[in-house]
Amino acid sequence: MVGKFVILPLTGRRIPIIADEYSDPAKGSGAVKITPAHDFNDFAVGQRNHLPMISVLDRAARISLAELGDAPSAFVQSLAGLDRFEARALIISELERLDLLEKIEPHRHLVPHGERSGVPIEPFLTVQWYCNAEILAGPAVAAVESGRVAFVPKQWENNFYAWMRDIQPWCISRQLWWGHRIPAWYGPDGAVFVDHDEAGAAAQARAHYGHEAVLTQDEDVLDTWFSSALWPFSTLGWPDKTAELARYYPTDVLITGFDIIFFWVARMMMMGLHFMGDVPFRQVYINGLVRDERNQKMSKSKGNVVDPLDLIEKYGTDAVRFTAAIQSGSGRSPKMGPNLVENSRSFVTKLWNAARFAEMNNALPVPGFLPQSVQLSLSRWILNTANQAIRDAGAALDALRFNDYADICYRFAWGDFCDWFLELSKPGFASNVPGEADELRAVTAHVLGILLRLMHPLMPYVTEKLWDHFGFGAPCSLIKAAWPEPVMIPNAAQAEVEISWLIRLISEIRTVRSEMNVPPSQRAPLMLRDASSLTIERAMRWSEVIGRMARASSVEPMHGDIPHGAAQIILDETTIVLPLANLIDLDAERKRLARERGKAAEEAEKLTRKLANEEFVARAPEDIITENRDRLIAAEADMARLDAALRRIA
RNA sequence: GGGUGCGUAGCUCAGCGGUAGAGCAUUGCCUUCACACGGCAAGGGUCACAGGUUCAAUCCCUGUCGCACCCA
Repeated sequence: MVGKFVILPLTGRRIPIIADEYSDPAKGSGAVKITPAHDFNDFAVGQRNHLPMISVLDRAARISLAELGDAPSAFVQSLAGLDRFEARALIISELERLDLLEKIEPHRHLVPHGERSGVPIEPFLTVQWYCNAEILAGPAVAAVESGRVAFVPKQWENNFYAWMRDIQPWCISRQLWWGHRIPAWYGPDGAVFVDHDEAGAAAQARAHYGHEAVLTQDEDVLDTWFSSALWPFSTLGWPDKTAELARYYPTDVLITGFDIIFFWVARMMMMGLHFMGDVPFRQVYINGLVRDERNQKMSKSKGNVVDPLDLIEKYGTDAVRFTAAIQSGSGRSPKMGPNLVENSRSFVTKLWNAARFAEMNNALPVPGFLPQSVQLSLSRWILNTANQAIRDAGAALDALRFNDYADICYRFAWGDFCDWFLELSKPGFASNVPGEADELRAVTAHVLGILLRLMHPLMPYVTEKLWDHFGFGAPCSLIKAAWPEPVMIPNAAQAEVEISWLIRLISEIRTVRSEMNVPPSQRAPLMLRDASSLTIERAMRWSEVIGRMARASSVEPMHGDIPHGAAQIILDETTIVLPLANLIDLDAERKRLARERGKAAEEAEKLTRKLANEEFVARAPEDIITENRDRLIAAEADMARLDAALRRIA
């Protein structure tokens, strides 16, 4: 049958029978009528088979006879100008009247409907302008391949490549009443003149026709993505060579969602490379789509949509902002919701209270304060810890790891600064030793200043308020303040050893007291057995802090037998003896010590086995072997001390 | 069907060859002179499963299962 014709009823037009893979032989008769001017798939079939593209609708979707050729029948002529729905009804009744209709059956199809109007959308052939995107895409792909533009996380580059390497011509005509009109003008005979403006087009037309001609500009406007793609430089004065353009093109980082990679990121790159000869940005940070607290996609029908304005109203902007940052793990979907934001608010409050405590102790910024000149090991320790936080936070920001950055600030502020430094400082603030309290006050203010600067991007409001209140700088100067820099602290390593020993000591005592159910109100002397002179010296120096934080009534070295009913803690070479007669269950203490000994023995056995393995000793790196040997020595020493402790209470 | 990512403590997630971590939640104690939006401590994990590589695997490789997203 291919090559023959059928006659279309009503219009009487001859239609060629063609064969094409598009039709589905299993569907209906296996034959399908093709309307290339009014269907995307049919359009492709029409192109493959060189079919005429006859449009029967006008722009308002009314019947148009303009392209039907000569002498339509009276019935067809009667349809002219009718609305498509009306015309369809008339066509069906006409087919019935002529007895040409076999049956009507329901059929599910995929005709799109207008988002706002809700009416079926009829494809309609018009002259439209296209960008040869393939040519534009080449340099953009090369820019990513060569690393001039890097995606973070990197796996999105694959997504970019997949789209760019299979890119289709880009239709830039849009049928909207607003936007940039396409700069194309048509002469009376349809000849087209593309120019920067109408005068330029007119000049072209004059040259073409040899006389003035009436020109009509294309009705369509440029695709919004076309205009948007020019954004990185058109906003900076392009095509003029402005100072802003020189300063801000290319920029550093574009932050966006993965669904925008094709729409905007790729197009900004194509246009930037074409018009500016350079990429518009160095890095593209792809953030996840925000979900609710239970990791569910937000949706109106599910009713789990989180409105950030509600959260801000309830918990404050700083809390919402901090939550967003700490949730932004790369490659993951950030969560957002009241419980998470409430936690962040607690942190904001914690910072506020720490500052309040500083103020109560007259810890105010000291002009000309030199961190490298401090004398106390506690000062050196917190300043050195601050240095590390500054370095870590900076590294996290450089790597666009915003959650790490937020986490580093959280731990430094809450853990190091509040839980340890401020607590360890309390006796010092009241010290009579000349200079000690003053130094602690200056250090406290200095570190608070570092914290405010480090966290200003995370919680701008509370940090600025405190910055101004403490007078770290002129009002509203925090946003312009220099990012903190690490400052070399003399003897930092020594301070680190001392303060971490103190922290371990306090923690160990707290653990045992808690395990033995000793109430905090019940203080006990703290006695050091087998302690080195250095340990005794340290313990005495920190006795007030130990008394306060480890609930010790006194701190002293001891020799000889331990008192009845004492708990024993092994810390390095020292056995810490806590006489808690009548307060602890000796049986429980024996069990506890035995459990500790068991852990040490298990560790020692594991290490012995490992070190007995010839392959391990032969092949593992030297430092790993040394580390394992040291751990074995420590485990065995702990075992011996725990054995001694057990004997003492036997 | 093709592709990408993810399965680690009750939850949300770090870690990614060499002693399993955090926050929240839970439990116990504490209204101790910044903070109960707080402090202290504890419990809780054969790091989805099965093979392989390695002296050594939560981490590297292969496969299986489950989940999510993208494209057709």
